[in-house]
Amino acid sequence: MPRSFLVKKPCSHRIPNYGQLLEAQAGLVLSLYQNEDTSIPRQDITDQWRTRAAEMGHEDRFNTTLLNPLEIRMSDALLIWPNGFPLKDNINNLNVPLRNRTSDGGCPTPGKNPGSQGESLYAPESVGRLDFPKPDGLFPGNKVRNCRCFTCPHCSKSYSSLGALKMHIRTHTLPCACRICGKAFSRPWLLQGHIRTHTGEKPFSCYHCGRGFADRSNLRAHLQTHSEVKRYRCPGCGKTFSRISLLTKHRDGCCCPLS
DNA sequence: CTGGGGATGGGGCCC
DNA sequence: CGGGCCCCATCCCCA
Repeated sequence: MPRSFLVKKPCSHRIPNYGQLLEAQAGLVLSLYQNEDTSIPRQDITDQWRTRAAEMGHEDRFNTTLLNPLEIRMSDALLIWPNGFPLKDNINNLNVPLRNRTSDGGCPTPGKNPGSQGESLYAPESVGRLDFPKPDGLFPGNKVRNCRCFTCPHCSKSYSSLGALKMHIRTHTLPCACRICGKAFSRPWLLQGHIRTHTGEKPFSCYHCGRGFADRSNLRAHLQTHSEVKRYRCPGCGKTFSRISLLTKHRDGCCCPLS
């Protein structure tokens, strides 16, 4: 008999409107975002940005010297400058030295700069990346700019590679949506697991009892129930538990509290 | 209250 | 570099 909790309560807060999110976050970059899988020549960037700056009333502040003679994938630009490319006077107003780095060469946690006249720039990361990166991902002519620190504009988490940052940003944009219920996920395999909740598919079977599971992790947890000695042992009393959460509950109690 | 199953999130690794 | 997968963790809910 199916357990009633299979009819889960709606979790609307977990279903993002990522289209809206993208529009809100992308800002100036959005107008070029349709070219995300291509490289855009510098002149095209310059022209489009001049147009876009004019549309937003910033034409007099637009300075083409900020646009290096390099190309950049728009998807990368969106990650680095989610609120748009920094305009010249924004950069000047940031007033954060490039050498303002952590002792290990990393980048400090970004924040909104009070001197940026309300513009949503991410400092000091954006300051360290005023130049477009070369195709090899390195920044030209400045060792400080070679600093591998990519910070999520949504939550300020930092990663050592752009790939890792892109992976993380998917947890905000949730690009994989279920065709059946519309729920969105960060990765395709998460969506696959979710779809099994609709189809009832259970490809993972317990070799002890034959019970099927839709998720390998849940099968692994289930296998613990067949074991005499559970995986997680209380160092205080020696009692074992199938899950770390159960051990934690146990130690949170009066028996063997955490020291 | 405890134990267990379902569902999901997220970092890391491998190809 | 990106996709797929693994593993761990966590939350929710029910028996």
